[in-house]
Amino acid sequence: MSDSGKTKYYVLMEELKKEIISGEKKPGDRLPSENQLSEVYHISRHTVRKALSILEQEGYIEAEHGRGTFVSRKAGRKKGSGNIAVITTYLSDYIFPRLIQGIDQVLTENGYSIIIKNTGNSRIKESRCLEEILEKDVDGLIIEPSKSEILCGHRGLYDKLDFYKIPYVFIQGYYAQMKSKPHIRLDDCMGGYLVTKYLLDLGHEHILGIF
Amino acid sequence: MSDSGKTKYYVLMEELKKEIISGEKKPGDRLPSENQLSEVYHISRHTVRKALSILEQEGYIEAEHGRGTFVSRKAGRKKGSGNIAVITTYLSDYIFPRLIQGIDQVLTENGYSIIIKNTGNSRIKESRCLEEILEKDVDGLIIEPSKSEILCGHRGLYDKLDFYKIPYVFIQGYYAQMKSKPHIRLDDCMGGYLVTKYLLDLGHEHILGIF
DNA sequence: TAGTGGTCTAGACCACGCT
DNA sequence: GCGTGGTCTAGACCACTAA
Repeated sequence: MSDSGKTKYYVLMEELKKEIISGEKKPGDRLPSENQLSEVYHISRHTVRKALSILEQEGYIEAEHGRGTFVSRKAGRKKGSGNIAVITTYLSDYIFPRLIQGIDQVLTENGYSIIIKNTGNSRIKESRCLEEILEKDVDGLIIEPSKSEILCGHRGLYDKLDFYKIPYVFIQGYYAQMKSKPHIRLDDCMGGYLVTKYLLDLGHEHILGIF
Repeated sequence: MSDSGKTKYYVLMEELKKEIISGEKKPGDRLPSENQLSEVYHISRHTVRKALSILEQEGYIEAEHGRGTFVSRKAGRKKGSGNIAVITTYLSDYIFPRLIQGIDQVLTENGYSIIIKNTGNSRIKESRCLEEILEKDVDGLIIEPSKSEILCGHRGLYDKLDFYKIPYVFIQGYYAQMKSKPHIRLDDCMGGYLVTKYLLDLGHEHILGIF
């Protein structure tokens, strides 16, 4: 029964973390109160608080004054860079500002940020963008192909995305060689919202589909 | 002499933080021991530790068992991420699309990328944006203050930018408390181009000026 | 009003680094 | 051996939430 070698708060912290990760305690569930934990584990309340403070710091739980301590609703999310790259042909023309607004909305809701690039509809610049993106670590990519409907001149870069398991979605067009990759046409803010939700699903579930 | 309204650990924490940011305590310097602090401030050692734990968590100090507590040396920062954050109030309205285009132009020329965020002109969202930015590592920040000309409600976050030596430039307004920080008004693509050049100069040469 | 988390005290013992 | 930070106890009072 001995938890040798470890500190008391560390033992309790790991026990609670295990319950959360295993699913025994689900997001939104309430933990026993600090007094209850101190009784059950035969440790002082201060030691309980030390254990809880670590879990709170790491994002597993959230304490609410007067209400209790709860399992965080976004627990278990692995941490990538938290950045999604968005590559369009132009930044300020047509519907792109609103498109980006829609994308930003759903990304912010999910704790991601946009890294924005534009190609000026030039395939050379698209290559450069993709190379930059591959150097930084991004969690996903939304790209409007430049001069679509034509051959993709840098297939190798997209292969690299596949290799690194970076999910990507085409918008407003696709390359003939890559019909099997997800792509979508959209024309407003809502479209940006939806395509981004889809991308995040890709990242979380690693399931591919075709529109 | 009363520091009314705040908790004791918070008062001590801010006092120490001020000394570090102002340069009174320099990186590598040793802080008074926990016992000394508890005597000088007439508070218990536990309360001192609470204050120190926050500073340690935020990266200002580092405690070494048996030796003492020291101001963090990490003012030097790591290699650049190549990302510059741009925080505006809105994404698709007014001149922002063209502004961003101008910013992107000079950043791309210099091998940087934009991470874009928007606040919806809400100071609460501005806080969240700044916290996110601080977690990722960005090399610089261009920010349009939300509800400018009013008091800055989260001065601490900007202090942190200073501490980590992340250069930032205000556009379209500034907080009254921070008149000495660089700011600029601009109204088009060219403005975005110029302000960004200026930011990069800040980052490269660490020279401050006032517009 | 009862229960919760947040702050704070005044102790204690331990593990570590130095000299 | 001495001072340092790290762990831990057994209390106390407060602020907040909900029944």
